[in-house]
Amino acid sequence: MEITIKVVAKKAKVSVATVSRVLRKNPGVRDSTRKKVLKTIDDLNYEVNVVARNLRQKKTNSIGVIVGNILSQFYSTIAKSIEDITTKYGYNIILCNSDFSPEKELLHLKMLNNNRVDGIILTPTGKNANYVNRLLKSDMKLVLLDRLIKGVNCDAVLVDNENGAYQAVKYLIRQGYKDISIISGNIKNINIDNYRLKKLIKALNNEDIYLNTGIKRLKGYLRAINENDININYDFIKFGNFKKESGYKLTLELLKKDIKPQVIFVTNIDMALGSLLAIKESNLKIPKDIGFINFDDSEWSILVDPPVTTIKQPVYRLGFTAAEILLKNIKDRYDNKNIELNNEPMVLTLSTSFVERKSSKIISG
Amino acid sequence: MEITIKVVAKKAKVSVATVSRVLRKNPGVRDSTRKKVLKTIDDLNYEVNVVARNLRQKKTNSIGVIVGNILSQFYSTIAKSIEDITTKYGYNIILCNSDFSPEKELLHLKMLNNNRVDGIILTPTGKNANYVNRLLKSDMKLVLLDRLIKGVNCDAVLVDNENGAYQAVKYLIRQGYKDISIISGNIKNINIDNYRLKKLIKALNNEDIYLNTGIKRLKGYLRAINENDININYDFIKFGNFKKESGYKLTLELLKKDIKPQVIFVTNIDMALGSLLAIKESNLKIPKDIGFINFDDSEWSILVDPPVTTIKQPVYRLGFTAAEILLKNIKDRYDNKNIELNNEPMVLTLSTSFVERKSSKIISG
DNA sequence: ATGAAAGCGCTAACAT
DNA sequence: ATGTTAGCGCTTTCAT
Repeated sequence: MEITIKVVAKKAKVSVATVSRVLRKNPGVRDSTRKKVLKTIDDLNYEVNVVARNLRQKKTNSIGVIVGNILSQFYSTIAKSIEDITTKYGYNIILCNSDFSPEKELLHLKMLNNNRVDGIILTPTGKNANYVNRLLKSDMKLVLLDRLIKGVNCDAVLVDNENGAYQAVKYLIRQGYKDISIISGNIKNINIDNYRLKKLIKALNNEDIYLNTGIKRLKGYLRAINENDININYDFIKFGNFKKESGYKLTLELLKKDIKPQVIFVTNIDMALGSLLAIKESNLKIPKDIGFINFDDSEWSILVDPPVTTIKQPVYRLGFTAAEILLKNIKDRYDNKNIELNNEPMVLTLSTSFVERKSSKIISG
Repeated sequence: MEITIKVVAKKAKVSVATVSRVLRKNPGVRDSTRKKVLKTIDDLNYEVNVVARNLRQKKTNSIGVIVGNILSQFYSTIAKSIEDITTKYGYNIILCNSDFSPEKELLHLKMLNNNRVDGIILTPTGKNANYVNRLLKSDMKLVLLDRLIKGVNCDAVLVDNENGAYQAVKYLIRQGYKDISIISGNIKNINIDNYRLKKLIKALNNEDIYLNTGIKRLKGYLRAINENDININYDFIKFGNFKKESGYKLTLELLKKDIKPQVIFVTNIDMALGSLLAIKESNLKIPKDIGFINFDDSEWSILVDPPVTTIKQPVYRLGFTAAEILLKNIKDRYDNKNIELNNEPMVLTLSTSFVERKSSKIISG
């Protein structure tokens, strides 16, 4: 049988209300009474039933976190940064993997809402605008991470993917590179011909802010190329699915061409792994035979021969900032601070940093 | 105002019980009624309050997972494997990082218990035997992962660390290596002199099963050494704290010695990273100048020059198996199956696999 | 400072 | 097949 507040009250010869006051460290309790109650609690090994408390208080002290896939360094760092700060404030996190599937994302969102979490941090697939809007209208606190959702007006914390890519490619051009290949990425594998590629590139300026991570990086690449009057070689623009295998496959394709690129810019870490493997298997030396640069710094980037130049994302700060905003929003709700005040959602964009190493130096001769 | 089952009932002109039946897909509802209720639910955007349901059903459909640190590949893989299977059965997971601190672990255990999770999967620090026993006595379902707790009788899923290390070292000896160094690990950094090291080694056979991961691997190392009548060189036995920096520092120490080891066996991936960096900075070539082998396979092990021989843990299966056992235990409780039956806890030990690559081949001449 | 009692939103036993 | 109602364990308002 469960030991409830009632059992404690009876044993301590006080009312349940008094026990409840002691539990919540409510001041209006005589010291001797408090001690008596605490002793009883200890004797009985009583532990409060938070489920009941949550129901009564209409607050669960828990927040939901939906990430793409916790297996990747990017998302596990985000999860950790969120946990670090929320734990400090007494919140626990319910962690979900969307596996980049809109259907799974929707199920998780519903589950979190049904569990009445106090807030949600979501790295969105981009496909559940309707449901997310419904959540927002019902006053669920929500912060988007890394990506926006078209048609959703909501606080968000992003990375400046376009500028990160732009700076990297500009650096390559300054190094003297001309034939610069990009392995861009999209969650769903794009198999695109040159005609459609040109059309895509033309459309890149519309609805800018809702472009996804991979396309943003492509846009930065193109901006640097165009600014320097280099002709776009459409054969050097590839699309992977952000996974290792696609980086491997696409790199082999690039290396098979008659006109090879001088340098490859891979737009995330997993594809970079595959790409480096392909280069290694092709017996090419970096940077002598081919240059290399990739998005996402990693612990092993420095271990590769030679160490790899990367564009480093502020991953920890990304999650941390999102959590801070969420906690503030939650607090404001309980303080009734948000009445008709903050109509405009806050969208923060954090900068990347460029980590120059030896994989991207042109070797003359 | 929250839309409750009561509001739905009134609008649909049925009782709350009927709505509840529809929600739970209870069969005893006429089809026309069900449709009417579902329509109302949809019209009102009603979503069940799981907090209330949990209170009533004394079941939360959530399980707690406490890992050391989600940032490491090992623990994030475990978290993912648990999520994969529990999601399938309708459970959500509350994820906690102990950061290897017994105090944090205890707080998280209490939080999970207070939230009345249906079960807990714990990678224990080993220090909270009393509280864990209290949980078990109160019929909390709990499965230990990767380590046991002294004084706790509980289902567990382990890795055969000793044999993994034993096989690796035996392999090295067969390769012709004699001066084999080990960088062992312990969560708290051990600074140990030779006298205490000898004492520790002598004590290794007592209370075998409660030895922690690092010590188990050391034990396997020693067994292989002893079986082959190689003299133990106590200077070749080092203790790190499983983190990159200690691997780096200890490797530099080893390489500074007059008599250097021929090969270094590093007992986890993070220390291996540091160790490889130290070797690289010392301008030594693997395996010509020094051999290398480490516990934990990684995606980048194959990318290093040369690819690194590793002892691979069945990480995904570790978490998966623990989750399966936990779910079965939870199910059995609701089926009242465990009445005086399974007194003996189930302790599974999964085998490692040896991945031979080029970092551990002695080069003659 | 303490107690009595209502009620959070739901399920399940029982009644019809 | 559907409805009525007690009660899960707690907090909180209102008395005292």
